[in-house]
Amino acid sequence: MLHYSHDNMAELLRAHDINPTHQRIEIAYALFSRQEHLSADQVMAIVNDRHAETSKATVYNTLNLFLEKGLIREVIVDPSKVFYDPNTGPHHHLYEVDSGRLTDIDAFDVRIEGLPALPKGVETVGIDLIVRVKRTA
Amino acid sequence: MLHYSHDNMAELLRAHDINPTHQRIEIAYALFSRQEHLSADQVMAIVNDRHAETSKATVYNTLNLFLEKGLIREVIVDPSKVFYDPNTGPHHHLYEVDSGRLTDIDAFDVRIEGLPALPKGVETVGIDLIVRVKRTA
DNA sequence: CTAGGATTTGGACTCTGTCTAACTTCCGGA
DNA sequence: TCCGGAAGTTAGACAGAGTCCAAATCCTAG
Repeated sequence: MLHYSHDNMAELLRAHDINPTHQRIEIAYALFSRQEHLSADQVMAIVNDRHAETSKATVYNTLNLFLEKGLIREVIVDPSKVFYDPNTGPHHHLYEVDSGRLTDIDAFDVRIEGLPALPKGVETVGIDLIVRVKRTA
Repeated sequence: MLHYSHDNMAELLRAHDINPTHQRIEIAYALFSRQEHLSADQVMAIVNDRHAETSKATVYNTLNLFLEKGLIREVIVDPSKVFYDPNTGPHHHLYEVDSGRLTDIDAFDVRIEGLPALPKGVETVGIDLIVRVKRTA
């Protein structure tokens, strides 16, 4: 998908078994049109930029719904807030601790196979590799 | 250090340039004697087990001080609370999403060298690899 | 013993996120 | 077209982690 319109957001939602309402389309558009990692309050701010349209509860409901349906991914790097990542493919993250900027590490080639066998009765949900960096003084 | 006493906690703190007060020794002892990952409120509960001695503010102050001085490490896996890890050596984590249990992955052999070069003007603070698992149904 | 810096304290406060009960929207059937 | 119910949205109260601040306490050097 090369260009993001409200219309193909509706399609995207339907494809993920989500009823495409106004609010959901706006939130999906906010996340996918800019390919960034946004926190709930950033999504809130973007969606309500001109005139308030979407409540806090809906933003949280919707982000959690998208998460369940596998449309977005949660990135936990900052103790004070969760980021949401519209890129669900295999990749990892670079986190700038002083500015709070979170970016992707593409072209990713880390050998995860080195990992010891997992305990019995357990299956992997996801593997997060986070490289924390700071500006050199 | 094979055995953890309050006395060698005091030494440990001094070695890290921390003035060893009662409260700080108790908190260090809580973390190091059991080699576990504890959250601030767990530390609080342990330290105040018999009779209340240490305030919430002090627990947070102290954990942040230990962090600054490199005595412990912060593990961010759960959006609702931070865990503190007395093991600062190179190792990574296994997080059970349903129970909230956090354990170490020792014998660690993942090839981090595969990483692309970092952006200029930036240095690595730490690399966190977190394997999220859940119980198989 | 005393003064002053370091440390600790309770409590108010902030912030992210959840919950709830009421309200609105949408849609299918008569 | 009208009705009813299910799905979705809302404001605001609430919960829990963590911070802040001014006052009280604890060293320790002199």
